[in-house]
Amino acid sequence: MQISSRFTLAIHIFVCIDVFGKERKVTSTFLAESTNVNPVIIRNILLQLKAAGLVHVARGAGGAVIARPLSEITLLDIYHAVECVGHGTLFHFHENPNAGCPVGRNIHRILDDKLERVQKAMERELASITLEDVRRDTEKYLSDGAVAE
Amino acid sequence: MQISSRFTLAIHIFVCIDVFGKERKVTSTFLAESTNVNPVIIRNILLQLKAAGLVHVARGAGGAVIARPLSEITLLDIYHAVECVGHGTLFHFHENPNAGCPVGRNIHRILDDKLERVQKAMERELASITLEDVRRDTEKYLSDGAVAE
DNA sequence: TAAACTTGTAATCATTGACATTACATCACG
DNA sequence: CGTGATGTAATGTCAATGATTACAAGTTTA
Repeated sequence: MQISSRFTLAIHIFVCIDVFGKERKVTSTFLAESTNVNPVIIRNILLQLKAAGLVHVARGAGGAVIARPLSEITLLDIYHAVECVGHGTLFHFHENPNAGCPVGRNIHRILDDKLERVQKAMERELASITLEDVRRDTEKYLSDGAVAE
Repeated sequence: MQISSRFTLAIHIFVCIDVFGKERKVTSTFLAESTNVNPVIIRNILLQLKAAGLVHVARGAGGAVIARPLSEITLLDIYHAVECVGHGTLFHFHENPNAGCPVGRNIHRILDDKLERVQKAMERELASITLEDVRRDTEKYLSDGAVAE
């Protein structure tokens, strides 16, 4: 199973706000066009990012703005804001191992720390990448694109 | 979204084969009881582990055995064997970003390397844990369990 | 103030994948 | 040959994703 596209969508949203936010109002409709997903999906993601304190979204007035300096928002922040993952665990454990079997009774004790190590490794890498890193590459590719066109 | 329980199930299977394989024949029915999942699910996972060369399963005769020394099977081997993840990517990207938008046109170039870094970090950690590590902890907890009971 | 636009949110639907379950053909072995 | 095991297909259920429609409520502007 894969991690939901809400995560890449959320990053896409930040890039759009950063790139277009100075020229125009960045609305859910505009973001829906850039990402090619339904505006309601965008609004729900914006709500989650708002709840996490990563963006400001004004009702009525419209338009989303980024709430903190890009260097202070990591991909892990976004991941946590957007992933409504059950129990916060990356790995889905089979629910009812047989307590009557010595292995079934102990499998959680045996595996939990190892699964957590893996999850932490992933989260550490996510935390090491900031939106400032993303912005740098955005600039690079957008200027290339402008030349090419 | 979480990673399928097929992964933890597969590890559970290896632990069972290791613990019980000397005393009895480890069949899909036996494994189904220890894990508390349907025997057909177990058989399908065994088929994938077999295809990856990690276990031997005999048709008719029955019973599964581990094909390599425990120290030569990593959690990454098992993960790869069992995860039928689409395209081999951990993160699901929104499918059709708008090529008419400078951001939509470049979002893959901007993000792909970062997502890959994260996935690689996770895979590196999976690769650092072997079934020998799992066996060590299994012994520890199983003997504790025996005393406790 | 009225019209136009936007967000917040509920309700519904289609699709997909996980996992369960039944059934049965095939094979090995006592 | 009968018993028990695997290989595999077919079906069903359930949960999550994402699409879509609809509309109330708020802001801005003409």
